[in-house]
Amino acid sequence: MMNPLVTRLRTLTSLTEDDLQLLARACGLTLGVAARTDIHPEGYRPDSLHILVEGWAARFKLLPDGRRQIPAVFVPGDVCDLDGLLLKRIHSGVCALTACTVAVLPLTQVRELMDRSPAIREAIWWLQCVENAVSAEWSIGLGRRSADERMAHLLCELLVRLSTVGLSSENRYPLPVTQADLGDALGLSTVHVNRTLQELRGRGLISLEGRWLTIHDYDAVKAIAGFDSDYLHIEGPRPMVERHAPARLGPDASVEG
Amino acid sequence: MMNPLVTRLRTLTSLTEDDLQLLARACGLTLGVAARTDIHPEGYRPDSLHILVEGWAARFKLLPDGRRQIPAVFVPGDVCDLDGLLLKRIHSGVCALTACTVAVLPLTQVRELMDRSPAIREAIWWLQCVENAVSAEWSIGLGRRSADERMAHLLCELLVRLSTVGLSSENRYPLPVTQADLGDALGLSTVHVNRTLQELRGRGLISLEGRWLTIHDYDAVKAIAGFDSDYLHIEGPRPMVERHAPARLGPDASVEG
DNA sequence: CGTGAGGTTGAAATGAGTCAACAGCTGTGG
DNA sequence: CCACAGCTGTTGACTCATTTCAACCTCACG
Repeated sequence: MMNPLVTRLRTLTSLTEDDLQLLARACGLTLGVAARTDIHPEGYRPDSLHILVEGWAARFKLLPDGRRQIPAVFVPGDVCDLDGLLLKRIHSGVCALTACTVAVLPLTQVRELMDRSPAIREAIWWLQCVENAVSAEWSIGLGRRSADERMAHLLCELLVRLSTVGLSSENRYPLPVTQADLGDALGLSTVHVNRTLQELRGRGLISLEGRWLTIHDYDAVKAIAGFDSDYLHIEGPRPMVERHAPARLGPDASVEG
Repeated sequence: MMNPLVTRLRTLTSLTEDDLQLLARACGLTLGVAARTDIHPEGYRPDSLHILVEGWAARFKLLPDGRRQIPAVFVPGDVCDLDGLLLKRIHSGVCALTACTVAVLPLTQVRELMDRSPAIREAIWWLQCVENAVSAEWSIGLGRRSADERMAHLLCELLVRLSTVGLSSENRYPLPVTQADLGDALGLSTVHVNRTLQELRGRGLISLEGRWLTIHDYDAVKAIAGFDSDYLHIEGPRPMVERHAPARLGPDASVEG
């Protein structure tokens, strides 16, 4: 059973095996978090990074009257509070949507890792760039897409993201969140989420049984959403640091493209 | 006439004068961009960073049918394409809302700067964290706030951001954008932007003459918006790199907590 | 003096929210 | 083993914020 962040970085970046092992070891210390509890509250002064190993979580913001918005959802392999490295305070909370396992990395340790390996530093930075790009895509959803389009788009995004960490296959994945959670992510009311899902089910495009989602007609759903996975940057970052030449292998026996 | 990015970093970070000068010199080469033209298009393969020195710009995303969303606006002192450092491709465009002057820093030069000074590297990273935080705040606006609240919030945010680069005083600043632009940032139709502004004007809270905005009753506008400037992180980043000890001060004369 | 961009207005249409009730399921404690 | 409580999902009727459409106005600019 591998750490999903390592899985993801192994595929997407050109971190060396050394780097990956360094990371994997750093994630050794994990913590169980009960569903519906905060991984950290709004206004948190970060002292560690939280890497989601199992379960789903979400960044959230609350308005005084109780309205809630979820500007980002996290699935295994995501870091919940990347900003914590540089910001004195994180003004959004992170809450566990399901029971979660998180790896807790004290900031001091993260800094050490980054100092030891510039490649790791940049992988972390890259993760943040990707989060940013996703966030921009969500903006256009919230600002300009209709309810159907938004929902379809989210379902497509989750399919792709879960695939990269091996948690989805055959256009099918667990969707262990409530319709209220979906509403808070999509900027819709719970009732409207319900009706939107029914609409998609009614058209035979998806089905949702026992909190497992199946996308029967991915092309159609993609078309509704106007979904194009490019913004998820599943092709990895641009090369930036010079890597130290790895232990001499056979003539150019590169293991992975 | 100073580079506004330098102004901002001087106030907010503890970059040394050397670092600031390094940066300022790097921004020497500037480029004029006409209003309503792209600083870079959607799907740009970045080769340089664009720092806004004068004028307003915006990140944008287009839907095939012409709907447009502006997930971020840039004012002098902002970097328009921070992600360009790590991403192979930037999927949102940046367009000049007014005539602009931008400093163009080739990526190679930026990397050089960051290698030479880890403090600069982290200042840049920090800027990105802040952009992220702003983006999360915009999400809650788009997803959960009413038109009035959104508008009020944006006007407050701009007041604070412009103040930090010395472009606003007395609750008054130039707002050189069209109502259509505002709509695309707020996820509203142009018509509704118009009515929302009228509402605020009618209540005597703001006025808008010749593209200058005055906020007559900042407290009231803040209250409508539920605005709290914390998310803009105008208190600067957390200390992270060890700075090279500055000229020896008194025993432990730490300047800042 | 014409032209076009940006702003303003009114009326009608509509997508999504709200409210309220109910159904189904799960876990819990008696 | 059952009864109950509470959360999640579902449904219908109604309301309302915001959009759309279309016209018109103003002003800067060539």
